[in-house]
Amino acid sequence: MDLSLTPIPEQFYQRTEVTDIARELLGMHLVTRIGGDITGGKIVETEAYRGITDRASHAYGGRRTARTGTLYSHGGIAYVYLCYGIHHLFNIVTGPEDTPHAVLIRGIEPLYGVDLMLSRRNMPSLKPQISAGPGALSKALAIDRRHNGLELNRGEIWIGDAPGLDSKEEIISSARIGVAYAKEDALLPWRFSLKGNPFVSRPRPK
DNA sequence: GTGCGGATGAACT
DNA sequence: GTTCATCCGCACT
Repeated sequence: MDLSLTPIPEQFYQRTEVTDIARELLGMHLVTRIGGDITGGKIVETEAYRGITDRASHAYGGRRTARTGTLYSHGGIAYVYLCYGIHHLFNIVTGPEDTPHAVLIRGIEPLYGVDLMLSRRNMPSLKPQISAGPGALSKALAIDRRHNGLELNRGEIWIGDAPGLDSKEEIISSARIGVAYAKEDALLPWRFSLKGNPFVSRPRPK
């Protein structure tokens, strides 16, 4: 495994176009080092949440609470929150301070510490469900709410710049998942994924 | 203080 | 396709 990948500098996250950042994160490597244990993989699915104008965002309308305060920090820190009382969802805050944009990481292809990821997921063998979906990948990487507000690139959670996508890998955009409550914004094509990659999550069937 | 429901996953039928 | 797990954020009283 190649962990010599250069961590993405903070400036990458502090740009203002969160949709560009979400797209560009595809193919890069999300890695955690929790208690000395390294796990991680290639990002294959992301979603952009665009601050106060996006009905799907926790910061819609400028809402700022104990939970969403993290979103108003500068780009390059983790926003982790508990969803449905069970699942920890990992986002990266982007933009300058007071611009509450974020990218939700929704799927990774395991590359590092796969056996440990299997163990954390209670799975005997590698299947896409190990890390396809935001709650699943957080469990596989041992990310939880303790990491909310954590600065990336400090040795616990970081994203490494990868060689780039293979020429046959295609990026597609689609509507975000699970945001029906966002009304017209639910249809924005702000979900990005690598076409055909098995570690991309699937929308809930009707 | 109370009540509702969620950026989901997995086990059911 | 349906149901349930399981907790807290957040709006409202």
